[in-house]
Amino acid sequence: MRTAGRASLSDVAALAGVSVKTVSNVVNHYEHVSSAMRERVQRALDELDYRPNMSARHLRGGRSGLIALAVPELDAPYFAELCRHVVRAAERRGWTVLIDQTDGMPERERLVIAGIRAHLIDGVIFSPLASGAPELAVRSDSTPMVLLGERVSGGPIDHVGIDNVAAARAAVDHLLSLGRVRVAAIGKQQRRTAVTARLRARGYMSALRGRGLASDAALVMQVESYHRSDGATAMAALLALPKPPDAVFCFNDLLALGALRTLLQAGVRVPDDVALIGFDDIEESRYSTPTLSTVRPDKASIAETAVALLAARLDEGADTPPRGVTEPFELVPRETTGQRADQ
Amino acid sequence: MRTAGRASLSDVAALAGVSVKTVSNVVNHYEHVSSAMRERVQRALDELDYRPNMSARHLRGGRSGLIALAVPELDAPYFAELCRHVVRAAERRGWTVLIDQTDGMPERERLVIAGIRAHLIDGVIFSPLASGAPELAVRSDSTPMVLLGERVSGGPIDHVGIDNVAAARAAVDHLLSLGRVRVAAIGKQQRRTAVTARLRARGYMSALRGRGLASDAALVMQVESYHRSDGATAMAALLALPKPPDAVFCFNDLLALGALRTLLQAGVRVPDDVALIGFDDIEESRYSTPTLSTVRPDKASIAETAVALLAARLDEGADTPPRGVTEPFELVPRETTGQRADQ
DNA sequence: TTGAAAGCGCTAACAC
DNA sequence: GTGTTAGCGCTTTCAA
Repeated sequence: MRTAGRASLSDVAALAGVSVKTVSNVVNHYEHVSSAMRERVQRALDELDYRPNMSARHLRGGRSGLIALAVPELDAPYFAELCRHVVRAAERRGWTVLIDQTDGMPERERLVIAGIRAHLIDGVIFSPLASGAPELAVRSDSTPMVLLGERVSGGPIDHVGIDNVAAARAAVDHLLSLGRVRVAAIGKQQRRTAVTARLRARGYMSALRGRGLASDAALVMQVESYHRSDGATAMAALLALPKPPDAVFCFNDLLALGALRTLLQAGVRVPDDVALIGFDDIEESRYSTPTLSTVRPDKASIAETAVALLAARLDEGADTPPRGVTEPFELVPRETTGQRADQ
Repeated sequence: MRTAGRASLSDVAALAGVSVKTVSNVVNHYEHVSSAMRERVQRALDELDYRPNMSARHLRGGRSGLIALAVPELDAPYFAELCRHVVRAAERRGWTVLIDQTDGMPERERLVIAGIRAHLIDGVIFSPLASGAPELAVRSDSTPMVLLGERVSGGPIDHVGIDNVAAARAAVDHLLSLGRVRVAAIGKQQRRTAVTARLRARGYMSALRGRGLASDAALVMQVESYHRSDGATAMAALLALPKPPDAVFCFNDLLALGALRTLLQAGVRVPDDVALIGFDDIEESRYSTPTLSTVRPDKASIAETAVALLAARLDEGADTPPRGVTEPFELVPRETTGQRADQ
């Protein structure tokens, strides 16, 4: 066999003794080709191991078949799991996913918004951390974008997310339903752009209010980021309080798993002394001891919807108004809130 | 501002009143351009918000600036962490990473080997699960490939890995040094292509032999895959043995964390009754209770080397002999083997 | 039903 | 130092 994958349409055409157009017709399954001709061309295609040159196709046709997934960190389990689903969903539509890792850095996110990959990707699915409405509103690049998370008023940007207030309220209400009265929260953020944190904090407050409980500012812990280490540190601070909490709502599972480590190491019994609930339902939460109660957003749906929105936007252009989809969530009680059965 | 990112070189040239070549020179930082001209062109570039068309560039120059990372699962923490490093390493060389997720399925891996992305990517970093030497040897596609894992004799394929036998031996010897005498292993695989599993099993045997211990086939557990659930199931079987082990070496951290869950749930004390060690040093292992002892391959080095090998191969072509790089590993003792201090 | 030719945006070779 | 032109591989008119 010759050097594989290096043959062009005209090479194939030459071998088959036909025109380039005819080969192209066969490759693209154009209907009006005689079966004799189709067979003859196919033989030549096989012999030369022809593969279409995607760049040429893109240059001509305008679509690359590539979409970007721009997330803070690929190795944060939530994003890793989401990425898996996005890759699969994209695949079903013939798209390939390339990765932009922002680390939540403003400058990196700015590049994503500015369309650093214009002319390479057909669209981008973006999970911002350091960017909010102002940054997104001034976007001049016209590459279709789907936002993961909260709606950004202004720009014509589609988005998909969940009802964070309701989900957080459900989590905290679950803790309260166990009879806990000093419920702490870990995950508050200072940054203007931390919309999700703000909504979850609001859900937390709302649940307390719903049961007629006063909120205690000392029980609301601020964190730098959403890693296990942040949760561990915040939990240590809570334990050092004159009156420590009897339950903790963490704004994601990673924070909760870090908090759990601190609790167990300090000899605190979970859930007997302190109940715990997280957010995201990453796989890891099913295997900690005790297993972690959490809130489960439907990641597969989120991914599928994001890709679908991109596809729709690509078909319709920028004229139709921006769409927003709210995906469902589910409360998942496990051992850290006293559940017995495995899940 | 006009529709952003839609201007071509000739648009810019027209606006600036110069030739296409001159604009190209400025864009590509060609030296011999008068600074007056450079400034004039730059103004036009800015005004039209010019972005180079990557596909055109690729079509012309032959390189796409894209590499593929083909791994079984993005959401397995080891691969998620590795992917993070690969994206960063690629970025430093001006490459963008696209993801192929094989799920370890033979057919999907076959496509990767056959070069499903020929003419799109400059190279591919491939972590095979279901493919071995025979599958790789018949590879006809000429896209540079770097294999993650063991060497495949035959094909001119570069690879980067670690000394799995030595690493496994170190892990098991660590268990033996604690005075354990019935050391089990979880992670053996039936599949012909499971080279890594075979090497780790060999290291396990070698460590036993090194201390003059006989191996017990009943203590070597086979698993379907390397997830937490497999580890949990295998551990349950080990506990059901007439003479359960007093230590367990798991072929990766996920298996170990699943095993840990089973042990703790069964009321077995870790490490007092059963010591445990894993492999990979995923972040999660630092936060389980007790924290998980493990073997740490240098993922950042592995990623950097893989990308560097790709770059070198791209420069040299297929003529130079295939290279293999063995990256270092490190034993990381933690609480599951009686370590006190935090790590 | 098949062929010829133009052109997508870019770079490299060559001219001025 | 700057301009002209050919051509990368493909699809899309338009002709035959």
